[in-house]
Amino acid sequence: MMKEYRNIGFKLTPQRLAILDHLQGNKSHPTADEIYRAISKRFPTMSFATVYNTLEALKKRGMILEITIDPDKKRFDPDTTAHHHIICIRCGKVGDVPDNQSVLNMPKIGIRGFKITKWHIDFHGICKECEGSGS
Amino acid sequence: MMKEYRNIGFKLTPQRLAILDHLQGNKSHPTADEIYRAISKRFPTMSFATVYNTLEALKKRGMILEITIDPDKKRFDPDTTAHHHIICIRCGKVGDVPDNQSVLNMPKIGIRGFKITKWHIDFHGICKECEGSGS
DNA sequence: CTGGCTGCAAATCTTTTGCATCCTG
DNA sequence: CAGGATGCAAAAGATTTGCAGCCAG
Repeated sequence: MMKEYRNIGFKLTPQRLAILDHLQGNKSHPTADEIYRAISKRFPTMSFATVYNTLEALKKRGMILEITIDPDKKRFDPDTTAHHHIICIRCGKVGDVPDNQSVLNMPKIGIRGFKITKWHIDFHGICKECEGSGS
Repeated sequence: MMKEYRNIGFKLTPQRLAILDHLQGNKSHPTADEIYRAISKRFPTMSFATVYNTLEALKKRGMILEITIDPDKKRFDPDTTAHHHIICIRCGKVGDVPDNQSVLNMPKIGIRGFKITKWHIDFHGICKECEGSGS
């Protein structure tokens, strides 16, 4: 597994290991700032630049996805399998939506002269917690 | 038409008319900065604050949509009918994708405990111009 | 060893805000 | 007239960058 990274020209430093460890299985769709804060607790010398650099390096290599459902900041997802997202319009929490039933029967080519490479669905809704707690 | 706006508590100032005029039928999915720059040519006293305030007021009243396909900045769309978007992964241009065939047969309730209110598809691809001009 | 990575701080870019003044309805 | 809107400039956030020193491979 660490070999995987090395084979794609990704140097494994202690900082990067901490970031990878934090992202591993993380379903919270964290922002760069959330990742930085979570890690700096145990790793006080971590810097923003390293978090951003690492996220960018991972994104470039397809190891993580940058998701655009939140208009206010970039969020990252270590789950690179086909799936979509849902955001609560009250609290902003982001959840996963499986791509089962492969909802779309989209032509892979030809929409408005674009050659389509992929797509992603943003669902908007109200989560259980917010629904239960009134407006 | 101007009456429509007044009836929903939206005061029509010269600045707002210029913004509305610029957005009318605009298919470029402009950012706040693009709108500001386009208008300040002929309206030198226009300020960013007014552009942002107006976009926020229009969004709140459902007259325009804020689209999240571009991770770097907010883009706005005066077309509020059901449709989706496609962004060119090379040049960043954003196009419309009709919602015909109502591609999704999604349940309106029940995904991951969320009550779904709406959805939007981000398509990613390569536009005609970029495809033609090599890498 | 060496090129890529880190940490710091400053810079940049986008968006928001405070406030005195203005003007639409 | 009154309350909402404007313009300016400063503030606030998020993200990027320059660079000297460090360290994984």
